[in-house]
Amino acid sequence: MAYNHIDPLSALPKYHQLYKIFLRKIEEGDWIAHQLIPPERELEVNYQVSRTTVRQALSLMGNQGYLYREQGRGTFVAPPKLQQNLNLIKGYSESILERGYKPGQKILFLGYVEPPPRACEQLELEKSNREIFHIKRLRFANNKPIGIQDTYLKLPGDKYITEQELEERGSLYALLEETYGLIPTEAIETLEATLADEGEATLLNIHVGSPLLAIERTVWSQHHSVMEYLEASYRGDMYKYYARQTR
Amino acid sequence: MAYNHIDPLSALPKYHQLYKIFLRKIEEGDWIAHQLIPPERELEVNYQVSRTTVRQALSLMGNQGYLYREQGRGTFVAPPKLQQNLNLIKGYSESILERGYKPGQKILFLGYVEPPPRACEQLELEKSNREIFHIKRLRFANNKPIGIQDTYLKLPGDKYITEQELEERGSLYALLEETYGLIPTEAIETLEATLADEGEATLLNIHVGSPLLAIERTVWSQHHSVMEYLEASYRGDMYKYYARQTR
DNA sequence: CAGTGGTCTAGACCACCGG
DNA sequence: CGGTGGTCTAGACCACTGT
Repeated sequence: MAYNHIDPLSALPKYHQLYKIFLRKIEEGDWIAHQLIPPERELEVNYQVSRTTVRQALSLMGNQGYLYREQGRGTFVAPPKLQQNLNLIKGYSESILERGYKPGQKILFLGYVEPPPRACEQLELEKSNREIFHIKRLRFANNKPIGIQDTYLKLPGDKYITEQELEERGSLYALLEETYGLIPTEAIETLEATLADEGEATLLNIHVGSPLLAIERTVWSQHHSVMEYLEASYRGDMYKYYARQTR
Repeated sequence: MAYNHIDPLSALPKYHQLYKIFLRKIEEGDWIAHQLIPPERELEVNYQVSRTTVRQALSLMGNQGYLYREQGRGTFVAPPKLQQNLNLIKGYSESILERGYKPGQKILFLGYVEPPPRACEQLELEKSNREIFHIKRLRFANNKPIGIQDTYLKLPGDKYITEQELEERGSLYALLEETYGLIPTEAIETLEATLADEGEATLLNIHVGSPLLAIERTVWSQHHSVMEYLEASYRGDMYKYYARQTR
């Protein structure tokens, strides 16, 4: 891979190679917070690409919060935040790994069911009696139960996911992408605070009435059709949710 | 303003005028969900701009979730979501208004205080004994108490906000922008589920042990320095949080 | 004033999709 | 194969910043 120069023959577009070079500069402390980076016209010459291409790479950096630009002054390195890649769709395993814990799961149910009304609505199902693939899982972090997930999937055809497949991968999204070519592309989540009922308390090994973070998520695939509806409840004392907002 | 053509003399950049024209097409139902819109090379001619400019406008639309593009096929209208402008920084008043309720507030405290450690940390305050401007407010929607907010502000100089100023505007962010030229540009929020203690229960008119959505927010200004640290607790049964994620 | 990022052009070639 | 979006170029002028 490109370390410090652009490979014109690479399959990766030049602006993307440049983006990775810039990322590296920041990661390795070559560029530090609030530092002025070289002007576009200098980068253009340094890397032997057009200014448009440089700007495309810089825009990518800017959108993701790594750089900020000031007209007439220059482009600067943004101070590091808690996490730079917030608001990217991630599955449970990935987000738990990112936080430095060991993800785990116990499958409680798996198979076709009659969808509950809320799932019908979000999955845009026509007939209310149509069946949908449902997985109920208990989720762990470092072997401690953290949350309960109920996911409803719109699988192409009337496909089936086996317990073994899911156990092997661990990650549902990885499985969906490899097996069906389904890529989660957009998601909308709503969050609420609730209290654990008896069933949830037992599963999560907490008292009835403990606080839970209830998350509802609808996911669209790369074809912009709904692919998943998820309801989850996480232990209030063990799960935090992060989001980034811009103007 | 531009209705259906580009004004080359406008102060607004062409790509932005085009963006607004496209938005309008969707809002007015001229372009509907999953519909194929004209190819870039046709728009280029229709609006008498270069393809680069058309693409700049289309990218804007795409980033905000209004359009999606498929190589070799075309550009399509994205189906409408719950809210299109999620993940934009908004103050309490604005977000409550968006949901169709009447925002309100009761100021409980206002003035300089010694910041708590968590606020010190987030606001990057050097000396722990330095004073910071603090506002504690009870927040309402349709005259019902919804949440409690504790905000800590890094005001330029040792400025002061009066109760009257805040009451008049209602919106803190509007006040900060008008008075000090401070524009919230980036924010990171963390969410947790907690239980109401006695103080919170009394203020919010709920029982001790009711679920609360606890939100912590750090806000950066257009100069990319921290301007605000906010801790808030909202009634779990009356407040929902929305977020959008992309790939 | 010189230097920066912001906007815009006209044109080129590529990768991918569908008929 | 023609048509689509994706990438890239070389160059131009503007708006804003600091000196």
